[in-house]
Amino acid sequence: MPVHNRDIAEIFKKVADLLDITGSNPFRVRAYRSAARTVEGLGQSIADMIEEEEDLSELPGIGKDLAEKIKEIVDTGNLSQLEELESRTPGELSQLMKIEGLGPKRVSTLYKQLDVTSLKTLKKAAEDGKISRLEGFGEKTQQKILEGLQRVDEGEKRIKLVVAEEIAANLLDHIQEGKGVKEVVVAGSYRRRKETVGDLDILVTCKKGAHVMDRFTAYEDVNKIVSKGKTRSTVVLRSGLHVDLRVVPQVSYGAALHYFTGSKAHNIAVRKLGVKRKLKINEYGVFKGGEKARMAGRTEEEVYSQVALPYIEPELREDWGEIEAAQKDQLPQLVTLDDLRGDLHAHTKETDGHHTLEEMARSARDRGYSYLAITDHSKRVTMAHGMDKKRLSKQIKKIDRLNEKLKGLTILKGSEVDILKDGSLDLSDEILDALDLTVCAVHYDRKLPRKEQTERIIKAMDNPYFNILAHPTGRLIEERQAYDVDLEAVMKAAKERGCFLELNAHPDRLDLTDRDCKMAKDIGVKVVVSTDAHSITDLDFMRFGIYQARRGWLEPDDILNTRSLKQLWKLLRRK
DNA sequence: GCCGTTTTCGGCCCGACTGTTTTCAGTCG
Repeated sequence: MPVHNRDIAEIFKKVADLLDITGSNPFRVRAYRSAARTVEGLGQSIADMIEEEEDLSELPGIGKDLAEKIKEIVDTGNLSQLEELESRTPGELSQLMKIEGLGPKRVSTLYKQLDVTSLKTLKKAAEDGKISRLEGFGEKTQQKILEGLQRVDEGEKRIKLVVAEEIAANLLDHIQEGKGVKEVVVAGSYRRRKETVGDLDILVTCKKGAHVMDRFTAYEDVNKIVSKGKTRSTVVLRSGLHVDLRVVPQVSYGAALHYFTGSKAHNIAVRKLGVKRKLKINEYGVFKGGEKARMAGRTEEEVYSQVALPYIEPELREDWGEIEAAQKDQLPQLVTLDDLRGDLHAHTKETDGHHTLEEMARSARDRGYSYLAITDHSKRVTMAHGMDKKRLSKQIKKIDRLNEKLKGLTILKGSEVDILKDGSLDLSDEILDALDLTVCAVHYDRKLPRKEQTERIIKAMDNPYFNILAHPTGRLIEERQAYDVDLEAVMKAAKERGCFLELNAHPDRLDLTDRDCKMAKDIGVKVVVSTDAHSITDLDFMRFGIYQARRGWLEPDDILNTRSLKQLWKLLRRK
């Protein structure tokens, strides 16, 4: 069984939890957590790195000791240290840390005093009223634990960015109307444009925070007030979404925005740079030594410049190497929506879309594109009324006619061709030859074992008419897992053959992930950002694709559909 | 356990809020 980076990270996180609960040196605990993050965010397989005899202790936060432990995990599938820890402390205690309000100290107390070892025994102890009688605990804490257990039961879901945007817009309007309010902005993972957000972090600048807090907690959609202070409050909306509000004075706006945007790991890295320069960086500004005078803080640029860094775009702030890149002046010039010349994946009424060829084309032209590929489904996808050779030939002629009269936009003749189980394509070479491009995708037999799934896709790419691998992992965010496939192998195969990978911009898909995008960049395979639009309004999904691409460090040159039509044609011709 | 224009030891990001306290530990972001 190959050991994935995620497996290694999970083991390190568990070790960290158990060490934490047993009261180990907190910095040692932190070292394991930080190593877990490094491993998770690597973008290349650790197992492969070991095979290629790369020095793991070169990685940030990983020294000689942890490098050895990673090797042990890759070799044996587990870590003797963890087994040893679990023989002394129940491994499930690590689960208890996930309950809101329970940290290592309280979990340890619950274990020692009440013999709580699992979520089940925790629930029993709370229901029996035993927890409230413990020293340092009380009625409220016990109640909070029961509520926390409930949430774990329900399976805490993150919400998609597109949904968060709608919720945020209304709430922002409400806060903006408050007296004396200046800036109102959503920070956190929302501003970093993560595909899903766990909560909303709103930053407000205002002289008197108390007014804002009253207005915030009185918002009609608030279900529960978790905490309320002068500068910070937390509520839960009826949708279950947690919202944090932070109020700071205008002079601290940049520092607070930086602090509140995160990620936490990025902030820590920046603050560490501050420490080296004897600077204290917090949400109110940048301060020298023990002095009270603020050196910077009005803008984010000011904060960065105090630690000799250029401005870093929010999408990059994950501590995935952006600090090092910034220090070397090698930050990527991230792609923007304006860089795109067209959309290369769209459907019409002919299969499962809602608009006609002409409606889609005109709508794409209105968005300033110079080309749009129509890629309706192929016959195997019967649910979507997929097209056979005959119907596709008809559509091709229709597109030719429309192209003659349409000004300013070229419709490209395409097809979303199903990749069959054996790796062959769902349409004959004869008809594929009449197209400008193909967008090929797996729709069925998603459960194939990893090796077979990978071989199936790579075999499909051997067909010279294969251009773009659409939604490469088939996942639906928070709904359906990706199928098991060796994406690294697929990307390398695509590069060798002159194929491309789609970044599907639909907010339910965003397939590739941010990390996948970064891997594509590292491997050198070009990415196509496409909407998979089934209607004219769907064409607006492009911005979600761009957010994701930016999170994956992609620059205009890394993306196929930033090319002019002429260049595009050249790149699509494999033979 | 990591790391080093503080370099092989002694540091390790910083502040707000809650609950259970009577001055603060624990947790969170």
